[in-house]
Amino acid sequence: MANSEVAKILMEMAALYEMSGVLFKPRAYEKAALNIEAFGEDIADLFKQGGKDALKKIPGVGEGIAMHLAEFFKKGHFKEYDRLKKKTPIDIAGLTAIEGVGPRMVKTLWEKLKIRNIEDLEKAAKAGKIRGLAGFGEKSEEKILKGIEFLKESGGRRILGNVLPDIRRLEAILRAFPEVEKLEIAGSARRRKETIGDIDILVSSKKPESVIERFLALPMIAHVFGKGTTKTSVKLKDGLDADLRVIPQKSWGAALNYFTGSKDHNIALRELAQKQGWKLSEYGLFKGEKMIAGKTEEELYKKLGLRYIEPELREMHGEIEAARENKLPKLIGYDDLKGDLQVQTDWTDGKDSIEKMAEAAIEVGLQYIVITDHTRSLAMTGGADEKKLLQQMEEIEKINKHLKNFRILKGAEVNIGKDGSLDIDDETLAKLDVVGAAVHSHFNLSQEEQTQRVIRAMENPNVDIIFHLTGRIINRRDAIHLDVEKIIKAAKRTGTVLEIDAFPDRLDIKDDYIKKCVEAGVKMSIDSDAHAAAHFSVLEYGIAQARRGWAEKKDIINAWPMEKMLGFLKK
DNA sequence: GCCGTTTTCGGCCCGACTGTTTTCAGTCG
Repeated sequence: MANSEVAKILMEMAALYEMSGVLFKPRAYEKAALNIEAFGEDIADLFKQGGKDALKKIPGVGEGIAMHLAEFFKKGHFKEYDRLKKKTPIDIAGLTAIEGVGPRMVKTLWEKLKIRNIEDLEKAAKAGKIRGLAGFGEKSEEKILKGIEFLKESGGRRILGNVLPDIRRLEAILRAFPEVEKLEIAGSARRRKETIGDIDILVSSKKPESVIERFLALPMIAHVFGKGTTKTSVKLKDGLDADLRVIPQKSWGAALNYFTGSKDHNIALRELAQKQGWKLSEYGLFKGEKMIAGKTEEELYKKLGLRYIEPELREMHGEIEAARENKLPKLIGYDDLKGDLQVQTDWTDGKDSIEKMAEAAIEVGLQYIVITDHTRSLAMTGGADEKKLLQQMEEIEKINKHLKNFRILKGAEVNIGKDGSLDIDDETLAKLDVVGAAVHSHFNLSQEEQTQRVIRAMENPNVDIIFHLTGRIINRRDAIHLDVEKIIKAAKRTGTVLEIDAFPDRLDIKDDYIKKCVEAGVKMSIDSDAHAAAHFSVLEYGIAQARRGWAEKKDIINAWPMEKMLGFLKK
């Protein structure tokens, strides 16, 4: 039972309570659901080990919800949920996923028309039955049908690295509008989340209506959801939704803060303001009628008694407390990488030659790379055996002679077998500068077997780094089952580095594991996993991932000069 | 239902926009 499934059930309960007009419970259940979803450990395990009281250490989970969950883990279901579902046997998550449809509307639709799911709703809307309901009209009916249509074709959240280049192009177009004073892409894109649900664009201007008119005239706008004097909401032709908000320049900091989120982070800031008797909105921080901060984000945080919090940290993972106590990390910077420890070439499944990859690395400002082609058990990639690796080492030596101020290091991405054995002999591995090991098969072993397998690989004195530890591919393949606490302990004990694979659909390991590594003193690397010269650009997403995991330069070995990095690896 | 450098009881973020209304509830972020 994954955390996300538990979260889904609590979310559903929140909506069901909301429907019946219960006060405050919805927010409480929602909050608990979000915190459970973001919780680093498996909460079913947490319950197994520490019982109901252990569950209460999750923020937002108190006596009541812990009791329900305890019952749930013991019996597979729990009374309160059963009762709510029996009373209202509807697909509330599905229905409220439709843009513009919320719990109260669902309640009316259920009570008046016995609508249980999207199919019922679509039928009723097409039959013109909605418009007759009190509070509904023809337009509501159209909006519902449009919402259902969009829901059917939308692919859910998009991978940041796949859309950020397009977002930046859109950004450049808007920046050129004559009425635009300042512009920033806010929202989850600014926080550099792994995936984003929509684009939030913030603009300051003295002529908000002109900005909105000009924006809505762009050829990439597919549909306009809504349009006001300061805000418009649209669907772009590529399927992404975008919100544009225009505010006066004096509110810039408060608005940028508000539109960057996360929502929970904002709420926490507003509560801080409230405690001082102030009010915080996107227009500024106010003491009565008087604005006391909000022109810049820095000023806003300062007034609230906090250090400036980088967008990547605004997830309610302890950043408010850290900012208050001046204990925020000095995050690794986007220009801090000196090397890249995982690079594939045309010796296996990469597209470009060793030289070409080196040239591209020099181009983006790196000082060294490690060539890490696949090894023999990955036959489909033309994986190298010992002989081929030795040949490649010679080739690398030759190329190095022609390079100034740059080094190509010898490495491999060795395959970890089902039992944790490696497919290259130790003698050959010992000759390499950097050895990465990775799981590429047997994704379905038990947590116990999977954990043991990886730990055995870490115990090999030649293995320096575990590449893309969990093997997940975002939106496509789940992570393998691992006891991450045990893995981190083993990494510490054996001096093994854990990689942050920067490829946009991997971003493996994820941010809470990174934070655990930082806390445990386990070192990491940020690697492109480049399979072509153009791929070094993805390092940006790996750095973002590291920043979201609170990592500093000292935690990332390829942010160090080459000699220091090599000195840290196992001998 | 949760939570506490204002509280173990009494609070619980704030504002824009829409549609259907004659003043506002519902939804969204």
